[in-house]
Amino acid sequence: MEESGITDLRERELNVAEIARIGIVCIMQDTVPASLQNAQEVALPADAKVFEAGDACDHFYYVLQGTIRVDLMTRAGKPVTLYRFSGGETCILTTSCLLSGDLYNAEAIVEEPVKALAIPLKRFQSLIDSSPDFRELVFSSFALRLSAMMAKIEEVTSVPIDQRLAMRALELRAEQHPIMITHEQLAADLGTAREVVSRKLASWEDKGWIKRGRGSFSITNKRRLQRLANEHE
Amino acid sequence: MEESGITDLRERELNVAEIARIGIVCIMQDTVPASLQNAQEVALPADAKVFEAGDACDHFYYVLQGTIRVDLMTRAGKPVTLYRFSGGETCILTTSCLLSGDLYNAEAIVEEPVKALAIPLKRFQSLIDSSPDFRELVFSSFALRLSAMMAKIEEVTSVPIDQRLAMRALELRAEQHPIMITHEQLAADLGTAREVVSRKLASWEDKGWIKRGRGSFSITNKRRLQRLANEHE
DNA sequence: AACGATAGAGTGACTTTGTGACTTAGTCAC
DNA sequence: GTGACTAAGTCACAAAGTCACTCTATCGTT
Repeated sequence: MEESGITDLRERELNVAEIARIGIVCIMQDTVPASLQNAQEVALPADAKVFEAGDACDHFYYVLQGTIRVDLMTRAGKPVTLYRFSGGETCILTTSCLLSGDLYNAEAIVEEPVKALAIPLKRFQSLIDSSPDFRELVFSSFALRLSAMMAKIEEVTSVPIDQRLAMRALELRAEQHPIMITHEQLAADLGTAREVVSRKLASWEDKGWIKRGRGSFSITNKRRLQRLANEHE
Repeated sequence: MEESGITDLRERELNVAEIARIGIVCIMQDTVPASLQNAQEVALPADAKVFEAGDACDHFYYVLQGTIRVDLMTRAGKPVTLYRFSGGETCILTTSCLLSGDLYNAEAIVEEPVKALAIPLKRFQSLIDSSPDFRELVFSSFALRLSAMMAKIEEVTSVPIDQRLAMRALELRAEQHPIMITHEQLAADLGTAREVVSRKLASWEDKGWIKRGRGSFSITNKRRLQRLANEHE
């Protein structure tokens, strides 16, 4: 579905850091925090790998537009999606690695083409020390993601998957319709098995709530899904 | 992942406490003329509630000794234990609330009697702005807990409960033996149901791996449990 | 000592999820 | 059109979770 240039990128395993080193465009955006002006702007196509487990972390990223998904590979060999971040957000795992000096232990994939500001480690450190604005940005991103993680733990351990699947489907519907996503990816999002997703979607189609396609589905009875998604409060 | 930290602390509890105290004093002296009396030392007995959902957050805590457990109430009405922290550590949820101004959304219970330093919000903010050491403390604590959360999500979504139960049992054994804990608490630790824990423990007793008591159990075949805990890598 | 009250645990029947081991059906690249 | 994928379906079975109890040590009272 994508052009050959993207394939080339993937084959060469370019990551944001490398791209930052190679081609640098410097753009001032007035919506961007003052502390980030003069940062290098980088662009990444859909499906590009931003980093993967084992990579060293040498740049901080502030996403201007697009979406990045962070997946953790489970010991069972299946990925779980930990979180996504997009315009105006930062990658908390990157922040964490920059601060601790650890290697990445998860991988990040571009879902929607990304423009981001890249800040080298050295500059990151000096910004942390010198700019209250920048600290505020980093800290608030930390706090936000942390509570999202807690919410995820709560969800995974206490909400039945059909309810979680309904919630996720409605989230996706808000972004695009019909919804373009595979059962596999939905399963990773929810931390469950593909078969489970397949079964639920099949039963929803039987009930006339959705219409399935290959790598996609569309919601035909939003009301019922919302009811399911909001069960018990 | 964090059991080694706990073990280390227990081995050299006094030293760490001492170091922590000196560290904090240094920070205070460097940055705040007013010095030590602003960081009040507080003591809390076992089972004390440090905070609960809905509380406002007005102090930062640095634990010198003891252990605190943070539980999140699920919408199903059962608590899940998010994490524990002890000597030399800080409560990341507190940090997060202090930074964002949000109310607590979880509760914290003292498990082993605690001594901690309490720093009021105002001072916390000025320390963040003025002390690189203090920032380092806060940030590294953030990074540590974040990766623990990620590990927890990975575990919950991909490791069978009997394996997780074995891991937890061995962790507990390193601290005390026989292990004093209810099935209920074990279930909260693992994010599962009490019945499930009861059944596993019953089957382990049948196999002669453990000996159960009321509110406690002891491991009689550590080797087998370790084998179970380490299955698949 | 006898009494509840209660916390902690046990049990059986049942449902929901997850696994393993396939098969089938679109799609793409030659 | 033929492989080679990738996405999805299926089925049987195992693991985990739920519901609705019951049982029983233990503690505080009278």
